[in-house]
Amino acid sequence: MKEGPDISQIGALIGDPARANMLTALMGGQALTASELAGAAGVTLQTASTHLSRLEAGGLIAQRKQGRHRYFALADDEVGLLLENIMGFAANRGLMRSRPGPKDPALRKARVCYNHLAGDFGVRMLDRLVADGDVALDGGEASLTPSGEARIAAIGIDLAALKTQRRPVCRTCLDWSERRSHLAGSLGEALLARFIADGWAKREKDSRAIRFTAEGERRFLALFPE
Amino acid sequence: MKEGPDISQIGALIGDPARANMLTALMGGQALTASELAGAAGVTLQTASTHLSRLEAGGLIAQRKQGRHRYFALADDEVGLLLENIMGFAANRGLMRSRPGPKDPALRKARVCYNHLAGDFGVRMLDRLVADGDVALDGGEASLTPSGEARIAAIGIDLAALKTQRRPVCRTCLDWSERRSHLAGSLGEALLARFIADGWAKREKDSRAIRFTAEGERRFLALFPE
DNA sequence: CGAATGCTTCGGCTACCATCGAAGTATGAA
DNA sequence: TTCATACTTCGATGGTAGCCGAAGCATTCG
Repeated sequence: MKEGPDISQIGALIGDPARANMLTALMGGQALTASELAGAAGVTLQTASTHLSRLEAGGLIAQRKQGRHRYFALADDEVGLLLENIMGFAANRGLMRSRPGPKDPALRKARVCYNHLAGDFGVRMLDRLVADGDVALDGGEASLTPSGEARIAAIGIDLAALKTQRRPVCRTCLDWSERRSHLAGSLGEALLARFIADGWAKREKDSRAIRFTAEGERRFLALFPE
Repeated sequence: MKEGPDISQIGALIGDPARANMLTALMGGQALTASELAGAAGVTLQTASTHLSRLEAGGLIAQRKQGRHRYFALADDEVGLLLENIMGFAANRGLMRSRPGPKDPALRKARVCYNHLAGDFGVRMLDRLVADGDVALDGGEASLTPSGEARIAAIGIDLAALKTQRRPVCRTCLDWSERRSHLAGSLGEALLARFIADGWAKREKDSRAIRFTAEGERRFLALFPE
């Protein structure tokens, strides 16, 4: 009855703790196998398989067969943005899966948000780009200015390649720890990949945390000063 | 286990169709009684009462007793933003509560989003304000420039009063029909109230649609030309 | 080919929760 | 005070979905 979108199906998918844990694990950005996701959710393989079917039917995740493994990942950027958004809301209300532990500060400093950089570092990067007139924000959409294109090219990113994709190059994503936006989209993904490829930072295992090396942090802060 | 916010509780609250319908009804921005919400959800009064308790315990809605009535409303702006966000996601996936009917075009043109203007008109207003340099967007946050403050004052809104509140004056909210942002926050609320008080527009009963009078639409478009 | 690994499907169990009828509480009107 | 309205709480029911053991496919490896 009534008009408007139906939010209950999405809610039901996210509403189960096992599925929510799986989705949170996939926010790490890496494709995971059914076994790994079962472990992350704390359920057996059979149960996980059922959940994964439902998540896939609901369009939240996508699978890729590779040999005898089946890798699952979030279906697209939109799902990542949605989840980060709900996480922000939950974090504001103090709904945490555990008491803030030693890993929490690391998460707030720098973490991966599906496929791009989030946390203090992610927010700082976008702030700098906007302040320097390299990224223009317009009603929730973002775009690179000519000076921004030059800056990105100087970092060693092939913008032309990004533009050929159907995905938006620039997007903003609300950061749950900072309550401000950071850069998403294919450019956000490419930047994080660049930092990791250059050895500036590493993903921590079994966590969304990103650890910058001393040298990497120095360079990052030089590139995007406060 | 694990670190990070717990999204499953939010999802579970939204995941039930009856509760989702109630929340959607409350997106109309008006406080509703338990009976009205029961009707909107299509359940009996007792069932509705249980759902309302859970929504309140989860912090999504707040109640205000008034005589023998109990009025329920969304707890705060954040809830409205979250719901509109999820609606946008659901709409993109084609998850609608009914086949798009005659009301649908009206909803896309102008509707209330909890307490502010959304739809084509809402997006156009924010676009105009940003293009004219009256609203500055910065990493997901918005603020009025000096010229913007003058413009708003000219419309007849008491900015000083808005600033004394703890709520942010300017916010952006992702629009599900336009996939772009419109203006939320106390300013967004005040603007919509102004349009209605001036007789430019009316709320449609039992719908989120906003209907502009011919004269009101003329004036609105003059104030915020394409 | 067989054995092993990775995952899905089936069957049955259980627990939870949405639902409603009926009774209870609170506020307002007569 | 008595009745009516608005809502909540209690109790019982039924359906659904999460869960796991076991069996069934599929792929790879030796």
